[in-house]
Amino acid sequence: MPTTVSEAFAAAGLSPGGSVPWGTKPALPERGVYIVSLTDSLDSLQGALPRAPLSPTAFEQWLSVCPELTVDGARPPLEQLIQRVAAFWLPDEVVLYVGLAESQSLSDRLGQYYQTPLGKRTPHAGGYFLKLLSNLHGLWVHYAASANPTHAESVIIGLFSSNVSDTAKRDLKDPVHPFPFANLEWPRGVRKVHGLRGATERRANQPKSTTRTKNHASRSGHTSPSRSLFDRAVTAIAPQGNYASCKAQRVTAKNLSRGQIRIPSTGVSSAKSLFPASRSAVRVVLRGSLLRASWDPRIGPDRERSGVLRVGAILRDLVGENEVLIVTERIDGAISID
DNA sequence: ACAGATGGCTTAGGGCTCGT
DNA sequence: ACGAGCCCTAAGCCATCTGT
Repeated sequence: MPTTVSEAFAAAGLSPGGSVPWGTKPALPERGVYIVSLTDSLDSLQGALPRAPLSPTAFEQWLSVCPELTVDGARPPLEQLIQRVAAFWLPDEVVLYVGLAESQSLSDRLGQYYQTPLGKRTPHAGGYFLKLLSNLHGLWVHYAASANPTHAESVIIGLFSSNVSDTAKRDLKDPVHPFPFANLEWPRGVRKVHGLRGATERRANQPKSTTRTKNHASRSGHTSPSRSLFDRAVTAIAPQGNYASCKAQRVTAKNLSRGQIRIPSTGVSSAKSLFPASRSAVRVVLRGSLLRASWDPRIGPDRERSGVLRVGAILRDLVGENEVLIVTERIDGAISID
């Protein structure tokens, strides 16, 4: 069942603060969240469009300002690029993008969104799919003040994703991540598999990653802003009944910091055979919590490596350093890790 | 005050090196 | 040969800084 704007705000416990046409800054000096919609109505799903109203001219511009833009690793012809973006359109939804203003006013943040050209990283690189629409200037921006915009945004996208209809999901390029059309990431770090690379300009001075790695390690106690939502999403527990058990590799501090569990490929302790043969999203029950994880069997062109199961930052809450987890295939086919 | 530029945070993913 | 550890880059999104 598609989500209306008012349902989205209500889920986050917010009262709508107003609506403005795309390009108009709201007169609201507070922090909060905003929803870009096909309709000015808070309660209606009328305005939903069966196909994405994409602007070929915008795509041409995009290709010209992003010479390194590729689809699935290759420079695409115009038509292929348009088809790829269109494959993320949800025909029965009116909500196209959910954004937030955490440390500045909604007015300022929306101003940055409006003024960021396609292909530019700054000041607001997110949600750029919207700028490929031919009806961009017919869109509406609904906003609400919030004391905790990050949490509110997360709740709204979570609600939206869980409400996407099966028929809409069936036609999506990436049905595992049914976010609003222009939201490419939720929660932090989990992205739509759109196959686009080089969609925004490179940074002028990308810092060396040694510094980034050290910083990352020093932040190992960081709490992901999406954690609370993820916890709430983790509700269903798979039925009991075990089938086969194998050992995962020891969980190192590095593994914890990266939210990943390594699965050996060979030997008596091989648990890799319990997972899909190709890269995919999988559901696992980690210490009683049902999680959505990404699975990479790491079957390289030269040789096979340990598989990597990425569950995200929640791993640090559920598993300690140096633990050796037991991977079990339950009788119902679910994979549990304890 | 505003617009634009730069930086920070976080995760995904490819691939190299090292130890056993 | 294989498992394990790590380096490095890319990406998405928001915050902060800086110049006008």
